[in-house]
Amino acid sequence: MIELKLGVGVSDFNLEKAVCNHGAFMMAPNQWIPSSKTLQRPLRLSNSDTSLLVSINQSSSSLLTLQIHSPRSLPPKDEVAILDQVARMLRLTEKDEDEIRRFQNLHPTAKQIGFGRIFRSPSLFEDVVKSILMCNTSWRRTLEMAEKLCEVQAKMRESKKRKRKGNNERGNFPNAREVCRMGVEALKNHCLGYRANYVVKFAQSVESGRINLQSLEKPVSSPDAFPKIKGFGPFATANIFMCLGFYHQLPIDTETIRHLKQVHGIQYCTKKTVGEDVKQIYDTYAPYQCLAYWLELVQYYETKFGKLSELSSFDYHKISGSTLHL
DNA sequence: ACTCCATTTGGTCGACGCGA
DNA sequence: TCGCGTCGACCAAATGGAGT
Repeated sequence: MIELKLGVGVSDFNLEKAVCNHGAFMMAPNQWIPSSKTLQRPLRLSNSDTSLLVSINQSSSSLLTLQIHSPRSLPPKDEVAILDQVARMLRLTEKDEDEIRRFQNLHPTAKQIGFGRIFRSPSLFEDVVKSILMCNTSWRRTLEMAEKLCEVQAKMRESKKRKRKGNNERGNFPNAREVCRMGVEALKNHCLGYRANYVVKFAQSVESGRINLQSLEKPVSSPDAFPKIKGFGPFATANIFMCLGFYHQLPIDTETIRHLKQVHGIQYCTKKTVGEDVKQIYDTYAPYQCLAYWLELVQYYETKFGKLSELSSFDYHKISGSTLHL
């Protein structure tokens, strides 16, 4: 068990709000346990090869507790690695803190409900791959694909050390090296379909060093520094910008059009006009347009499905505005 | 009430044509 | 030659509609 003391600037931190505000928290291997308000998932040790299951709880307003499910205690460098991943997921950095405060000053509702900390993955690699999984498909299929990727990861590890029997270790989201080893063909057949090409190609350019994810994570990095990735159009790009803390560009998809029609009463909103419509509505909140948009989306989903943080994981696939199969 | 089969859905890619 | 917009292909599953 390790404790993570939140900085003095992070006075209003709420784990539940920091997690349950983006579809990402519903995607494998993340698991939110409503009854205990626990975030649980495997995280990687410093060698990035081994993963351990970690349960994250908030024990007080300024204290997080991480329970690491490991038979033995960890060396400091592994504890640091895990803390880094938790900090990334929950955006526990000075920069994020600063941005959230500035956005909330522009947006009274956000301030009131404590919105602005958009949940993300422990690594940029995972965020990029998940952005590809969100394209061109239903939310249900996106969830399935993430699940399958984690299953393949678990199987791969199992075959590696097959002498240990009955270890039903939960799979982690594969890293770049593991995706490369899985290969295009296996992933294609494993429900990624044509996306397998994009995912493997991206993993290869990360492994070869052509794309340096660490440098993109630096606070000084700008959106222009983001490399061209096959499979990444405007939607996925805006989505990953949001992960990186650039909120100026909305991830426009069919949900956006539905939202503008339904919530903003714009009757004639189409693929062609949506870009302009979005400017009209959200530029007031520049450079935090995404946050304003996301707040509205979450509020809409919650009026329809109830609090996301209390939802059963069996219902995650239902979350969508356009299809009404409740 | 059921089976089929065709159509639609989702975002991006690459090819294409247009006008400058 | 350039950038721009348009459009079919991609894949899998949900949906619609016609026929029993």
